Amino acid sequence: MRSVNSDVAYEFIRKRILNGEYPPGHALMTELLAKDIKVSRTPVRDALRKLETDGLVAIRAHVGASVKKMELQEFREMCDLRLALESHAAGLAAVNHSERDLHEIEFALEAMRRLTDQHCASDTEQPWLNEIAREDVRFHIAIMSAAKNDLIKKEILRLHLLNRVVQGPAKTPPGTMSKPESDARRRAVLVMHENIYAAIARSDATAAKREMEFHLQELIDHNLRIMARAESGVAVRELTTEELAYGA
Amino acid sequence: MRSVNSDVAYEFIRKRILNGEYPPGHALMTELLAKDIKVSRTPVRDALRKLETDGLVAIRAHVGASVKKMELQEFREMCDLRLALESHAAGLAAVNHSERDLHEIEFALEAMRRLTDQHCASDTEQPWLNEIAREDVRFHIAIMSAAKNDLIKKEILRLHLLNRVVQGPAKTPPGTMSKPESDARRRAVLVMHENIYAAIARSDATAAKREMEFHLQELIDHNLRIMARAESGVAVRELTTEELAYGA
DNA sequence: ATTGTCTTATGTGTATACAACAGTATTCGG
DNA sequence: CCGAATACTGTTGTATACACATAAGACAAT
Repeated sequence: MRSVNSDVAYEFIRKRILNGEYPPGHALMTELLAKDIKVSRTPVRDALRKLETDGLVAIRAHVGASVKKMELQEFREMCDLRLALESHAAGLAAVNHSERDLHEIEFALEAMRRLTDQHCASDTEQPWLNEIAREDVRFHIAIMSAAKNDLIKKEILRLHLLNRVVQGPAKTPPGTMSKPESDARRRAVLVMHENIYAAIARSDATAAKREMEFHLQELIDHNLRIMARAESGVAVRELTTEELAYGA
Repeated sequence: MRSVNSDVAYEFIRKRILNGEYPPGHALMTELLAKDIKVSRTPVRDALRKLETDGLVAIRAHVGASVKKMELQEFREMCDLRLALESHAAGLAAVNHSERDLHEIEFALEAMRRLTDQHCASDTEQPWLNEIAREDVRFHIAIMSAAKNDLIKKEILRLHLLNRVVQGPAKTPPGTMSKPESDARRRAVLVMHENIYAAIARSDATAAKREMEFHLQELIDHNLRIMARAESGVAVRELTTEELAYGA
């Protein structure tokens, strides 16, 4: 399959879910979507099926499709899955990386270092946050690519996106942390990234794995704390095209 | 979706792929399948899509579906993915297991021990092999269940099945190893299982993970050796219903 | 003989009409 | 006034007819 119309329907719906335009729980009715996309119901159904396997959509027979709403338990499991995969991949990256991969990782790290400095120096918070986040994912993706295992990489990218959707709405309500707190954490993240990079650069698989595990565990704990604190608050931001692509 | 007809089509095709009735590369034409299953093409297409996401079927636009044929490279990647997940799960099992889980694991281990003894004592090989294989997967599945992470469990079960399909046809051409060699390996596997069990029983996550990693690495190396040796040879066996279920 | 192009046929992708089901409102009996 | 059975509405699941892309085969030209 993977024909033109199925694809446009897929991209159409996917994009809106990732934007938060279709929030978790939102009903996705084939007829309505078909009218919006200007195709028939058939490719829409195909698209919904595919989105289901991406984990973005839940489908119940004779009831319909809706944007996936994740329970805390499932979120925990997903985090753990990501921890397992991404730390393993870090270990692989330490062994399998090429020079080019290493440069790519270093590049993302360097960009993040610069942005973090700018951010901590400045009083206002917002402007740099998105850019930091972008370099953050670039760093992680570069490592996945260096691991030279496309299956694992694909799976991790899937989980990254799922992560976005589930915590997109609950995204750090501004003012949850004080500026010094927030700055301290940013620097801590940077240090962890540097440790991971160092381990990979010296081809130390065990250390790379350990450092990545540590980093992600911290991240998960942080996220769970945030989620627990604020169960409400709806602040979504647009995703860049490159983030939406995820086939990079 | 997940309506009646889509499901019957899904099960129908899936079963035959897992049996080897539809060998890797075999073309799956919607019209033909629809006639066999006695439904229309629509649910057949749905089923094929789902099978594609299971990794059992490959679909190319305007060309059609066929049973997935795995390249060696991809097989390697899959093995590595399984290694990452299953060893992580073993670590989780060490921490999260209940008494009941432990009994279940021990039960499978004990059965395998008994069968291995019988097998090594006997001259003929065939009769016990299937039973040993069954208890082997029971052992592994019991550990996945004990890990208390359904997402990871589901993913691992998926990989197990994929494994079957890809190496089902290339399944150990009889007489590849001598009896003493084969017996020695069987005992070695048993020892590894016992080590894994022991580590889980004493809640030693690190050791459980390490032992599982070791076990799987050995298994992977063994399989790759077999696959390399015999690129031909078609010997398939029927799967039991419980193995086909995999939602256990 | 070989290569290139055209034709044709097979099977996919899409649209639409129809049937079946779930959830909800409504009516009837107590 | 309330509960349960029932009819209704809307949305899904299924079948089928049609449009279109791909691949294979025939034929001609070099």
